[in-house]
Amino acid sequence: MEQLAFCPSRESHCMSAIRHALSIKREDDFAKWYQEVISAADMAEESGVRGCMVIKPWGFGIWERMQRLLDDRIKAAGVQNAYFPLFIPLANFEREAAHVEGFAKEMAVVTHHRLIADGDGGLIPDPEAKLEEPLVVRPTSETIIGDAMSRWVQSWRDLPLKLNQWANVVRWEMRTRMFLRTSEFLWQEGHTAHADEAEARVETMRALEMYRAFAEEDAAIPVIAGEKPENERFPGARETWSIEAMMQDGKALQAGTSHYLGTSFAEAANIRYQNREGGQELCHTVSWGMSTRMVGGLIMTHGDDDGLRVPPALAPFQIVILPMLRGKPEDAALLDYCEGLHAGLAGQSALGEPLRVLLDTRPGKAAGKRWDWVRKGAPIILEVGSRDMENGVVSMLRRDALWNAETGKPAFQNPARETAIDTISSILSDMQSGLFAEARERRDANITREIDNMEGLAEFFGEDRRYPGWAEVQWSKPTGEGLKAVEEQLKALKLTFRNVPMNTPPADGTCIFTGAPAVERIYVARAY
RNA sequence: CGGGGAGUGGCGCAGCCUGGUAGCGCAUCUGUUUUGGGAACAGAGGGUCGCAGGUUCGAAUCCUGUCUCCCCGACCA
Repeated sequence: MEQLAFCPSRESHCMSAIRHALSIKREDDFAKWYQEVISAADMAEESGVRGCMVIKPWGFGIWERMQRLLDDRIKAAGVQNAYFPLFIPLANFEREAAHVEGFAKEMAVVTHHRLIADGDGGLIPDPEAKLEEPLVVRPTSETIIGDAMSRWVQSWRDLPLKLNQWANVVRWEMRTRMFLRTSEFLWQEGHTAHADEAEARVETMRALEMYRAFAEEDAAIPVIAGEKPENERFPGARETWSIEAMMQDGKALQAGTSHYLGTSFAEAANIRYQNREGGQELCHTVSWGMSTRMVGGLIMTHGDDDGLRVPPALAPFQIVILPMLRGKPEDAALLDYCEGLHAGLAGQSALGEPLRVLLDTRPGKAAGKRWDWVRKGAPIILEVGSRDMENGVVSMLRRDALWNAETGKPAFQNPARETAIDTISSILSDMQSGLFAEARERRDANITREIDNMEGLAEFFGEDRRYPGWAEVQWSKPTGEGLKAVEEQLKALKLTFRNVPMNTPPADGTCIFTGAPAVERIYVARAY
């Protein structure tokens, strides 16, 4: 049983009176709760193929919103979208040694191009149709995009070259979890080539800042941006930077990364340009990515005991109108009233975009449908019955303030229809910032900066408080064997380094691992 | 990939030890009565018990293999 880092206490004093929409509470079994949210919110399901999932419309709709908002940010940075092949020639992949080493263990390989009958009613790969050179299914595209870049970059005038692709990738994971670690996942990968190191580093940091802004402003997920230590770097990278988010069980989730690759990938793929003086120079390359893992982060950041709560910026539908139809002639007038509401809302905008409103007229009881939308996490539900119509009001339910603590019942408000139309935009804005503030408060309450020795660390992450959050500690940043020894110390406590946060005060103490003078501060946590 | 657990209608489970061709709750459908709210009652539909072999007169149940999922570990941009 995992202990929560922080339990919202808003409804705790009357918990018994509230009948939650899920059967499992976060505090009782966080892993099981996570799975129940995914199925109860109808986001995804198992596919029968190991580590692969079917993303259903509501889950994919959230991903599409993420794509849209991040894509806007990517394009605003002058990056162009393109698409590169799923299959990568093995030889192409072999060129960067550290990169190969990092991915070889989890690669899917295509070896045949035809099937034949096995004589027993089944099909087998045709031995006659073996590929001369096997193709690997991309686990990431540095190599194949580098190959293209080597052709596209000739002169300093071609630089910088900034590309991005939205694609699926495959990594043969040993242990999978829906959205968080699947064998196949969806992501975007940005790949840029630059004339020099300084410009490449600027791009590395630009992408990192873009992810921070996306996570915090669009997904309402507070993150810590920083540099990964040597042992957590992307295979082949000179530097790896990440944004790290704290989940409601206190574990860390890496939610986006940006890598300064130096010239090693340019060397491997021969990405060179002629400089102003006529000499040949290697490009400095950068890559950065964010994936469907972010959807998992969204669930574990904003979900509650009634299901998912989708921040308005990411909600496929921000407002769901539920007419309380009775299968009687009066329904026509009620529908008319709801269509007026729908039309009024459709003319509004929130968070810089037109409102996304659904008038849900599917057959079925309004009350039953209400709980479906609560579990899915639609930000605002507007139930409209005949009495609402007579009074010119609507019954409004905010997903971020679902319960009336006094009564233990859903906290309906009853604004006039026109008032609802006029104020809903600001309610959505409030909800967006409110979800972020709630998550940030929870995270900040579960970070400690007080630990200055290993005993303290062991105690902080002790068994009686299994997931207490993160510790920011000072360390001497050893490398090679020294770093390996520190990793062993962490492993014994089931901990990992997360990142070295930006903009923190300089180190002024001793390294909790080695006792040597510390050179920087680094986050330590359990992680997904 | 190692250790443990599990796969039975859409979801959650019982049955398995002690083989005799499947049951419960929720959901769904129909009808009636209700109706400001997660309705009640009655009836109905839906499962070759993950898959493949084997033992047996007979397998959800016993045996073998295999696939998938969950937990712990190893691994993991």
